[in-house]
Amino acid sequence: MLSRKTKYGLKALCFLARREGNDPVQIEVISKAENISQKFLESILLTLRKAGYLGAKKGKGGGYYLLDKTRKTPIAAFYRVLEGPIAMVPCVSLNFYEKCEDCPDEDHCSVHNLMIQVRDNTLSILENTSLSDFIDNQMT
Amino acid sequence: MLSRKTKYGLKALCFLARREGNDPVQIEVISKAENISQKFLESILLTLRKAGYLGAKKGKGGGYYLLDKTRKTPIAAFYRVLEGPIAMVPCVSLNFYEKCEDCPDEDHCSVHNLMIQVRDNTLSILENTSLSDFIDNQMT
DNA sequence: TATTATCCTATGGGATTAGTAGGGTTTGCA
DNA sequence: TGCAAACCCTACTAATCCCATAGGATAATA
Repeated sequence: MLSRKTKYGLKALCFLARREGNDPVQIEVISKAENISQKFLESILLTLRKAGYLGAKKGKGGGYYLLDKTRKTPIAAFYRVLEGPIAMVPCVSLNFYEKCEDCPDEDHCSVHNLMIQVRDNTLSILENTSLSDFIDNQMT
Repeated sequence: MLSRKTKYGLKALCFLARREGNDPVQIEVISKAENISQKFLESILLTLRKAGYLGAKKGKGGGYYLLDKTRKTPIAAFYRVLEGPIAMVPCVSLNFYEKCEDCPDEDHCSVHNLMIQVRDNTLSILENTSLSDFIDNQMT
């Protein structure tokens, strides 16, 4: 299940992407528009800034704004930063791989092989949907 | 991420499905073959029995065995019993639907619409892979 | 300098996970 | 009948994660 953190993060990115122009937007504005706890959102936006997807401006007239590349960034990237691995099992994760202790041979593990299929299908969506695609999505 | 419970449950089902015949198998045998804590596995198999996928025989020579229909049952069914919803967000779950408090309009929510796609893709795999298919899987 | 807004660390309650403990109950067999 | 094998069931716990809040530090603007 998607954590609230990820869900809120994606909603905030959406909110920024839907705006005309790219002026900084205060946390409070986003949190009220999207019904998100302000303090919690604060930490989420901070994470996204550190990951290089958002810029921030302090002081009066400050706030968060999208960086240029962010609109073209696939949802998969945000997902990995906010939620972690996309794979359902560490042994099929591309970016967070870990071997299972209980499993002597991955190639012959049914769970492993099925979860590779699930991962590839999910990835095909999350990697091929950019933030721009994502906001168009809302009208379909 | 898949819980150990689900992973162990699927492995145990696999183990039973790969056997010739359908004699009861003791928990201990499965737990040793698959490197699973015996007591934990015990509770998992109990869940699967109550859900109607396994039979059990008590006393000497007893153990767990597959019911007839179980080989034809899709992995999605086991998943729902062991792990819960397949959807990543309750608002796109078919079997465990819940409305989001923060979201005024699902149809115009980007997250909602994206997660429907992910759900449909995942479902297409989990619903179309039966336990029989699943064990063949290991050799591909 | 005063105000505004992000930055950052720490903390805490609640839920979930992955077991563990310790019996109880039923069955088969000698 | 009696014993041991094997499942049945409840309760508990340690660890971890999630969601959120608090409060001050820092930086930018006017």
